[in-house]
Amino acid sequence: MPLEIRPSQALRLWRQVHLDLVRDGESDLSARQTAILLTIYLELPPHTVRGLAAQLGVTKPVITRALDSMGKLGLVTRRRDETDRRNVVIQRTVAGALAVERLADRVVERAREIGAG
Amino acid sequence: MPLEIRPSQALRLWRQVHLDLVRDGESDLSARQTAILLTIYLELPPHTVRGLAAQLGVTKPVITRALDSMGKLGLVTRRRDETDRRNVVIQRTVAGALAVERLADRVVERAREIGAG
DNA sequence: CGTTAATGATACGGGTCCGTAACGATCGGG
DNA sequence: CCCGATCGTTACGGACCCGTATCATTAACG
Repeated sequence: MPLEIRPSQALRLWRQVHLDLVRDGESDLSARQTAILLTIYLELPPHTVRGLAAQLGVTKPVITRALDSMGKLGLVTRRRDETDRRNVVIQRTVAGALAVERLADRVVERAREIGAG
Repeated sequence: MPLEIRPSQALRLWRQVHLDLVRDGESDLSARQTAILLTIYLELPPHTVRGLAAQLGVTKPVITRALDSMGKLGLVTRRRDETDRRNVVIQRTVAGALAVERLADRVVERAREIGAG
């Protein structure tokens, strides 16, 4: 069941949601951080630094730094994997889940407003 | 004719497109720059620094700097308004139009791939 | 053991962006 | 004319992020 959307609608949706994010000061998250956050909350755990780096096609320091800043915002947490203490398992948080949910609602709401364009 | 999309679909769409942008190295554009670019290409001209700043709810230097960097990328151009030489009119470019079009196609394509989630 | 491999974190130099404040150029009204 | 208002830009200090290279810790294996 494909989701049908026309190019002009896609652009208006993209613009409106980005405008919302900017206006609400929630543009703290870069494109990379957004991709990381949504991967953590949409894909099945466990998530590791290396795994995320591979999925995004970026280097490990990028993930480490993104987790640092998102951790400061309370969106994710890190915990050492006790079975293999080299690994770090990235965990979800309530605040992170709420932020993701809010983003989803934003997109849904803006999509609803977009008529035939 | 509202565009119907469920929260889980919205999130998968948002993630996939952001993943594409990151992987293709097109994440040069921040959320602010994206909002500015799409406003220029979707809303009726003429566009001014002050007008864009008001629409985005940011200060004028933010717009000036964004136009600087997007200008370097060839996505927009600036021209002095000869009728009131205080104003600067932001103009579209072929490269910018292509970039916007590419983004639209990306969103449309990813939306099509998203089934019932 | 000791050696190799793998993981995530850190150091460094460079670039970009931010917000506030100030600036030069231009217009308009008295 | 001139003075205030408006426009876009620039200066400054600080924060963040990048990519590369390197590090400490831990695991795996001979």
